[in-house]
Amino acid sequence: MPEGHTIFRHARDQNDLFRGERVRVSSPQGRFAKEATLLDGATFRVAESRGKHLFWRFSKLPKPRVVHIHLGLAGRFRRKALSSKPSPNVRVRIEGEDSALDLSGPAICELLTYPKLRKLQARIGEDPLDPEADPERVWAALSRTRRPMGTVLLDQSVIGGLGNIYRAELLFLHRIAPTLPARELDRARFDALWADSVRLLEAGVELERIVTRGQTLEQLRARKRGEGLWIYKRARCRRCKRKVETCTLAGRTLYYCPKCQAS
DNA sequence: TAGGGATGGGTAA
DNA sequence: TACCCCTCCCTAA
Repeated sequence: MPEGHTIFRHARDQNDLFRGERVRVSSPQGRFAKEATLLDGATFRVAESRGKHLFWRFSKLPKPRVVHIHLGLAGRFRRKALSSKPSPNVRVRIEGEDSALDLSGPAICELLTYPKLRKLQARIGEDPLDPEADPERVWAALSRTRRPMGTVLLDQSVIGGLGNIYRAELLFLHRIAPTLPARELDRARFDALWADSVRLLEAGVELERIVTRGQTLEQLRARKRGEGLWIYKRARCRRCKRKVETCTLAGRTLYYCPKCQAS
């Protein structure tokens, strides 16, 4: 489930769980065992998200290091009771005073030095969930490329955090043809698109699922399961009832309505 | 019960 | 662009 809203939510929840606590860190699966030994017993300082990346900072480590996690497609966090036995494929278990958290199947779980962290963060684009995000940088990037909008929206070095569902839904909501060269998008449409990225990702954080049909949070919340999306994985367009088309852009299947998204 | 796709992305070519 | 990794979950048989 991991688009940016999921990662943001994990960071928030993990801060509630562990911030300021001394934690036990282990790697039942073994692939993070050496790193876990270094972290075990340290104080959990903060979890931060940026795009689809998650970072854990600790106090008083022998060497300054940050844990970098990327869930990829299969990665998952599960809250567990302290007394529970982790399943053998758990890459990292972290235990605080009251509860445990298990991470399984991440694409990335590593200890980074600060120079490497900075280098990585420089590659992550503006995150709509970050209050400091600068849409001017996104606008500038769009303005200088002919790459199609369907490609650019998934480019994590331009916007950090949008995944395949939000891509399809945002293009549909703003009636943007997936193949429209980014630099042909006018400023008013871009502003509306960015504002909606912020609004819908924020809603995703609160609702813990992606819902795009509705204006207010309450309208979005009221959508039943299976009713929350406009176009992603649908057979027919909810607006004009025509057959939904698919194409592959940025290596992933994009769903779109050729009639409603004509320009 | 086996197989394949998936809300991802790095790397090699 | 193709391939690979990681795990879960749904579908088809």
